[in-house]
Amino acid sequence: MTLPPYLAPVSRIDLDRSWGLRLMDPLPPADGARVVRRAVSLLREVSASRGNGATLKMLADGAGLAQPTAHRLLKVLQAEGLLERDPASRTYRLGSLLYEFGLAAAPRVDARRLCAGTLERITEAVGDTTYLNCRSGDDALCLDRREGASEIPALPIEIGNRRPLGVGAGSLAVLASLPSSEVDAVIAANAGRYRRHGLTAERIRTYVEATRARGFAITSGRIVARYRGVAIAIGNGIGGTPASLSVVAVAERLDLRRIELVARLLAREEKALRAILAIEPENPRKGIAP
Amino acid sequence: MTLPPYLAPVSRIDLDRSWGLRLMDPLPPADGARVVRRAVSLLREVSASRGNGATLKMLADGAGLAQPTAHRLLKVLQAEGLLERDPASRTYRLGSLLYEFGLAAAPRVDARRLCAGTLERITEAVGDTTYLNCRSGDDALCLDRREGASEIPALPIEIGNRRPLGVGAGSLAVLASLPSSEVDAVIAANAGRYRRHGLTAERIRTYVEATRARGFAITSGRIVARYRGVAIAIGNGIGGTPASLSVVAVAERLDLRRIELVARLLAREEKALRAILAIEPENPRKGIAP
DNA sequence: ACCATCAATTCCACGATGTGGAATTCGATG
DNA sequence: CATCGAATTCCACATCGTGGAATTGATGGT
Repeated sequence: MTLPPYLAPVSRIDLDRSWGLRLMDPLPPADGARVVRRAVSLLREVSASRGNGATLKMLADGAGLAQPTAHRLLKVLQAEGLLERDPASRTYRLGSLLYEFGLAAAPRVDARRLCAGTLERITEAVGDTTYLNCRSGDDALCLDRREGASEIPALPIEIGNRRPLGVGAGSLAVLASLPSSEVDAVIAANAGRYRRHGLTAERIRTYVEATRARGFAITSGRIVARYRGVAIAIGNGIGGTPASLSVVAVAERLDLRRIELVARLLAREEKALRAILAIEPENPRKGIAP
Repeated sequence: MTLPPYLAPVSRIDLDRSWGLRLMDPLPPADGARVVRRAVSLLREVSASRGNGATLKMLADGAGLAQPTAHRLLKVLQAEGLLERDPASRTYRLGSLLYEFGLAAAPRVDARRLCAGTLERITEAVGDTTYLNCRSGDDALCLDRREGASEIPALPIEIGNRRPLGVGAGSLAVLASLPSSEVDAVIAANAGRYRRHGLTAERIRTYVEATRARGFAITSGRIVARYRGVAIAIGNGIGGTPASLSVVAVAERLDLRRIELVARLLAREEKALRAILAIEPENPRKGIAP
């Protein structure tokens, strides 16, 4: 991805700002609950899988577990209802108990509601599929999506899907918006995972630099070469959580002119959204809107 | 007002005075993953807690774990983001990672959408708070809720909350709608949990009989004596999952006349809903409606 | 201020529990 | 039918989780 020189930065990203201290991982690795952590990382792997779900091999590899170990844990998770399995394809997907827990785990700030209008306006304007992404640990999470009128990727990201921070436009924009120390930590943590997306830690670092210089993120789908994404980080995130808006379309639709157009639109919407987010009070303990 | 025997308020039994009996591991001796099961049952306990969340003691007791064990597991679950903790009250509640998983774990049938109209009509008609409940393992789960104009319970059930099958009107209706063999199994499995709600397995059995004979469930709030509930099971459930509709109000609002009125309304709405459910196709892999 | 009480947290010796290499079965593909 | 990779089962070993006991912290009553 070369930088077209005339793509001037649309907005200044204020780097290295404190995110309000959201770290919770520094748990001594010696503490007694390896199994639980492994189980959770299997769940994360499953929710990173797209399409028809993930096979044992994929999950074991992804979580860095021996196959028999993964198998045993998956069986328990399935028995408990956290996972479901399609007997035909032998793939796992998230189970109904997780949906049920999700109902009870209302977020302190309802990002989807707050950004609904923004997503709709963008989709309306560009006609392509628009995403709301946020950070979740070392992953980017697809929080919401609006499908545009134009053709969409063959295997689109679904709401709730995860991928490593830095992989994909929306994800890259989120990563680049983190303080540098965080960026380094995340890239280091994800180093092993980039390979399966045809990337390397080194390349991600370059992308982050470019994204920061440019003010927004572009990707030319390395995985599926036909698609391209444009994304911009959302001010100080949503309720303290780093986030981004992104637009994905077939590559032909996103030539340089149009990239610039979309980027300007995203920048405008991001600014408006930031104003809304600044005003909106915390919505402390409310159920998910019906 | 004199109440028929089945309406007689149950006297409040002292909650959890004696736990001299410390039976460890009611968990079936299954293949290698006791920890994971314990962790999941802690999550279930947390999502059964109302109000400000659950303390270590409550959770350890509820899950039948020793306090240090529960403490260690809770710490890991928190570090992983499945739980959050309020440092002031030292209580746990479900964490944002569960919300995120919930986004990805779309149910095969969107019960909330299918029943939205029904809930609204009932609430409109009676003016009290209306619930949609379903079965989840040995628990009843609050899937959805509409608040009526009238006064609502001090500590209302929230969307996503769980309680043991049989405790509360909506939950009792679900239990009574199960095949007898299932009912026995569930009551046996929950036997230890009824006590903290001031109930016994024996009494639940009686309630189930009464509910089946009557065709709908009534409870006079055992926990907070001011409230009363009326509930009816939904035909063959929703997408194969047993479920119920319930109405809760302050006891004075629900005298015998009104109970009968509400019950008739519920029966009518249940019949209409059953017809809708019979037609509605499965909604295979769709995200949660925005 | 002081003690009493109960919850939360830390410690640690013990052994049950989870582990993963190896072997076996299953399923798809040519 | 043969071949290969994935899924599943087996099992001896020692790692990891366990819970009783001790310590610390919070709360409330007098």
